[in-house]
Amino acid sequence: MASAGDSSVKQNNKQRILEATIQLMNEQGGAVGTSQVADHLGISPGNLYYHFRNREEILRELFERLVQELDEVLRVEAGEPIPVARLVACYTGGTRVLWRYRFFFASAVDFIGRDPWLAQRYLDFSRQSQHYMRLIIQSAMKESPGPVKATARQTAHLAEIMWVLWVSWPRYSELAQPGRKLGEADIGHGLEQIAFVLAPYLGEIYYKQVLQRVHRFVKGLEREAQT
Amino acid sequence: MASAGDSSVKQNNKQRILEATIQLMNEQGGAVGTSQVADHLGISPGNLYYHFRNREEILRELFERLVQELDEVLRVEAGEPIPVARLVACYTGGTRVLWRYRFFFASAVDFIGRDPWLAQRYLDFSRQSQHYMRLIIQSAMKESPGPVKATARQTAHLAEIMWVLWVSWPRYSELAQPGRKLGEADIGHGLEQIAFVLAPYLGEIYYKQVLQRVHRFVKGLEREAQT
DNA sequence: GTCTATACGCCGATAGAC
DNA sequence: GTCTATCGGCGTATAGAC
Repeated sequence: MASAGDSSVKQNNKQRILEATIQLMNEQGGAVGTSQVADHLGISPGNLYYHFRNREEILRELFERLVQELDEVLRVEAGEPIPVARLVACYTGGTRVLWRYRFFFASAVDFIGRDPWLAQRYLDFSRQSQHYMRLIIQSAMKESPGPVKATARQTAHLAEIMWVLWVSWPRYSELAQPGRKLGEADIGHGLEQIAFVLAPYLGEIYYKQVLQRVHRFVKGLEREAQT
Repeated sequence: MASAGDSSVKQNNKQRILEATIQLMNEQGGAVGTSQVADHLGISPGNLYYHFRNREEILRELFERLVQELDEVLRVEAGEPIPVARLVACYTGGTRVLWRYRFFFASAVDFIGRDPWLAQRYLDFSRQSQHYMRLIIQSAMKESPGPVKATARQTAHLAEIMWVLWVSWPRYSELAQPGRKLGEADIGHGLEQIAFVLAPYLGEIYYKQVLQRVHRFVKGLEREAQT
């Protein structure tokens, strides 16, 4: 325990730098610099540059985290049956991740414009996520066909639309509520809106169930926030 | 004509600065600076600062243009009947404007975070636009009720969803097609996707008509591009 | 691992000549 | 209206002591 404890303490600043970057960029936008991060943590610029070669490397590492965390939540196999509970778990879990890294989507154009490597990785990420979403939507519609039937092509459209909404909603919420601190209510509203796109393709009962579980998730967030 | 000609020539650089800013920010992102704009035009920094007090003022002026141009296209009266042609005109015309000023939405968080005045104006703008969209959607659905019926509340949801998609799509297209030059095909695809959200609430014939006209609009863009 | 000190460059902005 | 010259500030990144 002594050696494990030691090494984790030693590497502590690296994690703190990553966390601080997330926090500051979520609050102030993607233009936050290395000096601001260092200042905020009360460490020296030199210290920060001991842990990371440059600013780009911080962003890349944060992006890899985002990718992995979302993949863990969204990963489904083709043909795998997806009950309501699972559908909503993907959905709310994904929202958690996208909310946590919302700064990234807000500044994606800037980040990607300066780092071709990131551009390619982001593209793969976007495609993979939409692939999962198609599978999930397909399964949900099979389980409960709604008043409107969807072809495979339309399923692809739905997945793309929902993906764009999903990653855009945090930023939109921030702009729609300037100054105010954002929280559970906004997340919940976004979740409902995105689910609404799917509504005509799901049965009414199924859709109600989804909304109910989403609502329960939002309540859970509130409880967490009070802790 | 001489005096009018003179003054317009004198003020030419001001317009050129605004146009260059739009172009550069669309190409390189919202972080483009005053010096880059001046360089690109082959004029001096001092010249630029003769026409604008500071960088902020350029952005404000561009924003006001955006607001006005979109308002001209989208303005409808409550209760005004809206035939398909008009619906599609709002829609394609709006897309033109949003595409032209796409840099603004891509960097809205940054811009707004540094300029409270802009934050408030953007909020008004967003609300007003969604208001128009509600009226338009309502009218369209009245004219041709689809397989799913929408309540007033749902109409508001639809308007918000479509607004978010509308302003987010240009940026999404850019990220989805890195490097490639974007054009009519991408605009057309976005238009179809956003219309798709509305599909269940419109009659099939009406929806087909919309798609047809959208398609015609895209063809028109291609013809323009060749000129 | 962490610090201090420092170099370099870019951008926003102003002063003053033409 | 336009230019040249210049200042100050901030952000990235490195060198070298502790």
